[in-house]
Order: sequence, then C-alpha cells, then structure tokens
Amino acid sequence: MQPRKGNAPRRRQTSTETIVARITAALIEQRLPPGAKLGEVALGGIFGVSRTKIRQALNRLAQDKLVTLLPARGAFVTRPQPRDARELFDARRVIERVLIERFTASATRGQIATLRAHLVRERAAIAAKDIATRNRLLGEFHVMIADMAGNAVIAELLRELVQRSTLVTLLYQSSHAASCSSGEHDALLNAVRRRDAIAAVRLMEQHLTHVERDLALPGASAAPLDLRVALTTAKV
Amino acid sequence: MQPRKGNAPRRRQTSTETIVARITAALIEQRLPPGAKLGEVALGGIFGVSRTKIRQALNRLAQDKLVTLLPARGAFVTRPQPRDARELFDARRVIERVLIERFTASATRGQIATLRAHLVRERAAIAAKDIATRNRLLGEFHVMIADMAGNAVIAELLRELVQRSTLVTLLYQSSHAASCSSGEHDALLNAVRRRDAIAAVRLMEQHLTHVERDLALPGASAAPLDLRVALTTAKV
DNA sequence: CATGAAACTATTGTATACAATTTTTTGCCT
DNA sequence: AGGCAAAAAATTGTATACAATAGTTTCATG
Repeated sequence: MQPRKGNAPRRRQTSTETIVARITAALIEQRLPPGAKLGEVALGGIFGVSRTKIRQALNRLAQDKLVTLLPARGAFVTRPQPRDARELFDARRVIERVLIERFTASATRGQIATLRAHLVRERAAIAAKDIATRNRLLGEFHVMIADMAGNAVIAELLRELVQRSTLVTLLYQSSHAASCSSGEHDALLNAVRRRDAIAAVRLMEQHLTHVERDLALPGASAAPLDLRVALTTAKV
Repeated sequence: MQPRKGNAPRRRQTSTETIVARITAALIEQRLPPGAKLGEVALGGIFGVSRTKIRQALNRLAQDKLVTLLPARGAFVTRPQPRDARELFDARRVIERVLIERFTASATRGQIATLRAHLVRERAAIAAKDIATRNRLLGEFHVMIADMAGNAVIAELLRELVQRSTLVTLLYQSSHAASCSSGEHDALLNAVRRRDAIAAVRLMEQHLTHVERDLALPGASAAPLDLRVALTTAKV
C-alpha cells in the first residue's frame, strides 16, 4: 500500500459506482458548482483510491454530460449552455407527457402513497431551507414516476435528463420557485389519483414549462448584440 | 515500446473514440455476434494499444448497453432480453413519433434530398445482399431524421436506442424483411415531402411496430411452460 | 516597470507491473 | 473410464511509473 498522507480517509473498497454516486450527489446538492475543477489526484485522495478508478468515474460522468472533459486540461463540472437547457426541457416534455399519461392509468394505491410520502419530505426540505435535499428530492419525484411507469429503458433516459436539468437549474435559476414546484407536484399527484389523464398530462407540461421559464436563460444568439447594446446605451 | 508480435497492426494514436466506433460498427454489421467475448489483451493487440484504452472503450460501450461487463469475467457483446426489445421499441415509438412530426414541418428541400440519397444506398445494399451495410444504413436513416429534427439532446437519446435495437434485430430477427423496411422508409419520406404530418406519424409508428413484430420474441414468462411443453409433446 | 521567453511545476495521457480472481488443465483416486 | 481436487494458466482489477502537455513562475531585457 502507498504511504498515508494524514487526513485522507482510508476507506477501503470504494467501488467506482460509489464514487460516481458521491460526485453526482455533490453536483445535485450544489456542493460542486458548475465549472468546478475535478482534479484526479485530489479526488483520489478524498476517496482513498488511485487515479485509475477516479478516471473511470469521471469518464462515466462525462458520458452522462454531468462532467466535461477537456483534453489534457482535466475534468470540470459541466456548465450547460442555454441551448442545452431548452433542448433538455423539450426532451423532458416529450417523454414525461407519455410517462404521466401511462402512470395515471396504471398507478396502484401503494405507488401513489409512496409518492405522497415523498411530497411530505419535499415540503419538509423546503420548509427547513435545506436546499441540497430539496434539489435532490424535486428531481427524484420525476424519476420515481418514470420508474413506476413500467418501461425501464425510458426511465433510464429520463433519469439522465433529470440529472442534467438539475444542473441547469443550479446554473440559471433566478427566482427558484421551489415551493411552487412542490405544489405543482402535489396537483399532479391529485390528478393521478382521480385517474384524470388529461389533467395530469396538462399539469406535467405546465410544470416543466414553468420550471424552464423560471430560468434566467440568456437569449439565443444575442451575445454580440447584447455587447453593442451594453456599450451604446450607457445609463448616465 | 513493447516488443512486436508479428501481425498486430501498429496503428499509432488510435483514439478511444476510434476504438469505440470500430467495435460498434463490428456489432452493428454483425461481425461480432451477441454473446461474443471481448478480451482485453486480444483487443489491445488488434488496435495496437494497451489494455488501459481498451478498458476505457469497453466501459463506454457498457454504458451504452452495447457491451455487458461481468465482474472479473470480462466484456461480452450484450444479448438483449425480450423485455429489453419491447421496451426499446416502445421508447422509440414515443420519441420518433414526435421527431417525424417535427421534421415534417421543418424539413428543407436539401434535407429531403439527403435522405433520398440515403434510400438509394439502402436499396443498393439490399440488392447486393450486403447485410453488414444494410443493417447500418437501416438504422442510420432514423438517426439522420433525428439529427435533422432540431433537438440534439433527443437525437443523442435516439442514436443510443437505435444502436441497441439494431443489436436486438440481429439476435431475434426471424424473417428479416429488410426490403420491406426500406420500402417503409420510402413511404415515410414521401409523406414528409407532402408535408403530411398525420400520415408521417402513422407510417413511423407502423414501421416500428412492423420491425418489432418481425422479431421472434419468446413470450414473457413462458420459459418454464415452454420447457414442459417441449418435454411432453414429443413429435415421434 | 512592463513584456516575453525559458525553465519549472503540476496535471493529464498511456503503458506496464502486480494482485486477485476465474478458467483450464492435469493427475489422482474410485 | 469418470469425476473430483489441486495446480497451472490466463484474465481481469488496481496501482504505479513514465511520457506528454498545459500552466506558472522567474528572470532577463527593452
């Protein structure tokens, strides 16, 4: 074994999946901001593991677009572009519309109870201003529905989209209407319980549109235009 | 450098992406059947590269579900389950329905011409009984439409689904109605050219359903039942 | 004092060495 | 001859060593 350097936690048998999960959680819970450098030796020290496994984990995260790999530069927490944000939410609307429709038809009493319990935890996190937990739970709600909708392939696609869009909200969220979001989850679940597929689909689309609209996304190709405006319309 | 062993192609600077692409192509073109073992040293010799990069490539392929990693056993070409096949085509119907609808509205003359040229190559490969090329082109048609539909995130999701379902068809294809498939592509493209979104969506759904139906998918939980039937209904 | 080039440091990219596990082979015993 | 057990070989898992590249500091010079 290599000599120890003091404060490194000597956790044995840290699997690659564990490392991926820990880093992912740190992203979602906003402990690692977009743009943060993820040095290999640093991570290796933290997880008590060699660069080999860290590298595997970073490659996995890069494939999920949570981390961006710059050749010979290193790994950085992805900073999604506005275009990514729009496409991500568009993709989610396409997929989740179908998921909620199907789930409304197939939901069991137990599944609805599970989601209801989840909503309680959402509200608790919001009330406690526990932003890390809140971010995680708000995304998990959608993934839970996807898992319950009966198609594991689609659920896996959505899991990836939700993770990425959580990163987007961290970067662009202006007035984070989290309580509003949880309220919409509640309304959604009520529609499911009534077996009102029409309403459930509508609420899901509105919900996703609201979340996207609350983002402060800079206009599409407005960069050069904005520069000119900024330089010519001086206030004083 | 390590000593050379004779027939290994000493290709320098083979990037990981190249290795992934080469292996993927081999899967799609049926040169590597489902279940085939992908030994690390063997691949390293073939690509003239160390196990390190082979390992990276195999991990990437595993994340795309094209390769299955068995711990301490090795990498194998994925052998999709019937359940995977059904979920895959279901997912494709959900996504491609939207893609073709949007593409019908936005398609430019040039894009349609590009697809038309593709169809010519499809038919040529089918006529020449070039199964490898045919398999690749039949999948690429769908990916091209996805790329043209304007949402890169969704297009990337579909690319993965198409690759995986190609693997499915290789494994379960009974009466591979390839010419029929290309004919349906043609009808689809005609609907797009007429800007007939209704027909295009319907044709896409039918097309995917046909491809799925042509598979010889064993029934869901019929394994034990089949065994009993097989043992008690001896022909002679 | 600012600027730029060169050396130096730090970090990533790749290969190899070693450890652990699995598969195969071999040989013994029934 | 068949089957089981142990040893041998091969293969994967992990760490480390070396090479290549980017970033930084330092020092000389205008």
